[in-house]
Amino acid sequence: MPKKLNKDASTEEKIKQAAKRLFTQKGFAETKTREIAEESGINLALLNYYFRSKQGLYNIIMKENMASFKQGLAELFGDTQLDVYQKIEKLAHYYIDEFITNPDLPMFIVNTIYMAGNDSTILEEDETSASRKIFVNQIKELVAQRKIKPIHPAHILSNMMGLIIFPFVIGPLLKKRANINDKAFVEMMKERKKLIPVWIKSMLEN
Amino acid sequence: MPKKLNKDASTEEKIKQAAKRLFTQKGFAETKTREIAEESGINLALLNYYFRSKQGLYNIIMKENMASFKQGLAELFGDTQLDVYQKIEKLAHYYIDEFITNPDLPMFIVNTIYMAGNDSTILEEDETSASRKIFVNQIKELVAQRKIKPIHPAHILSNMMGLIIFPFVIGPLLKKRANINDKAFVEMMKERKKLIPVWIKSMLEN
DNA sequence: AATTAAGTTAAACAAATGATTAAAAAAAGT
DNA sequence: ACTTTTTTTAATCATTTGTTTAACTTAATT
Repeated sequence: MPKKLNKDASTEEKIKQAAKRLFTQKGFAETKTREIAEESGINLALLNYYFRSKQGLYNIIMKENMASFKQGLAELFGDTQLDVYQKIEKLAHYYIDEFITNPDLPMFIVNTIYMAGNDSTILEEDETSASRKIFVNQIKELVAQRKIKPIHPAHILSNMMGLIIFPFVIGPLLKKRANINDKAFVEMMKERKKLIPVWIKSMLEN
Repeated sequence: MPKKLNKDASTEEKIKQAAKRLFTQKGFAETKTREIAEESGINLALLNYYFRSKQGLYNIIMKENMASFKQGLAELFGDTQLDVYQKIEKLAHYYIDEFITNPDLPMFIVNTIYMAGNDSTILEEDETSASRKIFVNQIKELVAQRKIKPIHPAHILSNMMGLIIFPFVIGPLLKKRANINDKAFVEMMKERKKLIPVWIKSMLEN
C-alpha cells in the first residue's frame, strides 16, 4: 500500500497560494477556477482533485485568512496582565503590520463580515468570544471608576477596528486623491500604530 | 413620429430599483441578470432592451450610488462659512442618516473605492476635489495656528470616514457578537452623529 | 520487474449566464 | 381604422464556468 507523498511540496500548495491571492483580492464569485489554474500553472482538474470544489477551496482559504486575522486576538484580549490601553496599542501594532504585509486581507475580512449578514454560519461563537468579554469588562470597569466617559463598548470596538482597518480599504482613494504613493502610504500606516492608541485614549478620557 | 413615452413609469424604473438593491447588496459578479429580472418581475430581455447590457445597468447604478454618496459633499467641504468642526458635525449627521436609510450603500462604496485600485477610471478628479482642498487647507491652517496637533490631513480624512462608514460595514458582527438588535443598532448609529464630532475634536486638540 | 496507487492531462459535459432574435402585444400617431 | 412605433414575450444562441471522465504518466510498494 503506497503512502501519501509530496506532502510538503508543490501542486496543492501552488493552488492554495494562487487561490488565496485571487479570492482575497476579488472575492468568491469573481474568481474563476480557470483563473486559479492558470495563475498557479496547474491543470484545471487538479483543483477538484485536491479540493473537491471551488467552494471547498474557498472555505479553506477563508479559514486561513480568518485564522490569520484572529491569531493572537484571543490571547491578547484575554490577557489579564494588560490594561485596556496596552491592549489597544498591541492590537494596532500587530494588525497594522499584518495588513502592510498582506494588503488585501482587510478587504477580505470586511467582505466576510458583511456577507455574514446574509449567509450566517461564519460568525459563530469562537475562542475569541470569551476573551473579548474580558476586554469589554475592563472597559466597563473603567467607566464605573469614572476614568473614562460612559460609552457602549461596541463603540470602542467599532472605532478601534475602523481606525485600524479602514485606511487599508480606502487605500486607493488616499493614493489617488491625496497624492500619496505606495511608500508614503506604508509610512502613514506605520505612523498610525502610534497614533491610534493616543487617539482612542483622547476619545475615551474624561 | 411617436414621441418617447412612459418616461416616468414602470418597467425601466422597476429594473433599476431591483438592480440597485441587488448590486448594492451583492456586487456585480454575484448578481445575475435573471435574478434582476425575477426580482423586478420583468422579462429578461427587457434588461438588455433598456440598458444594453448588465455592465451598462451596473454603471448607472454605480453612478447613482456615488452621486448619492457625493451629494452635498462638495458644497459642504467647499463652504467657507463653516469651520472644520462644523463640517465634521454636518458630515456625520448627513451620512449617518443616509446610511441608516440605505444600509447597503456603505459596503457598495467601500467596494467601489477598493476596486478602483485595479480598475482605475472611477476615482477620477471630480467636483469634490476642489472643495476637499478647501477643507484640507482649513486643517492646515489650524495646525499652523497651533490649535491642533500637527497631522497629515489624510489621517483625519481616514478617521472621519472610518468612524462614519465602518460600523455599518461590520454591522453583522456587532449584531451577533455584541447582542445588538436592529433597532439598537440604529440607535447606536444615531448616537454616533453626536459622538463622532466630539471624538475627532478630542483627537485633534492640543 | 510487476503491481498498485497517486498525480496529471486533455477532452467533454452540464448547467448557468449574458445576450439576441423574431414574433406578438400594446400604445401612439395619423 | 390604419399605420407606425414602442414595449413585451418566449425561445434560442453562444460563452463561460464548475465539475467529471477516462486515459496517461509518474512514483511508490512488493
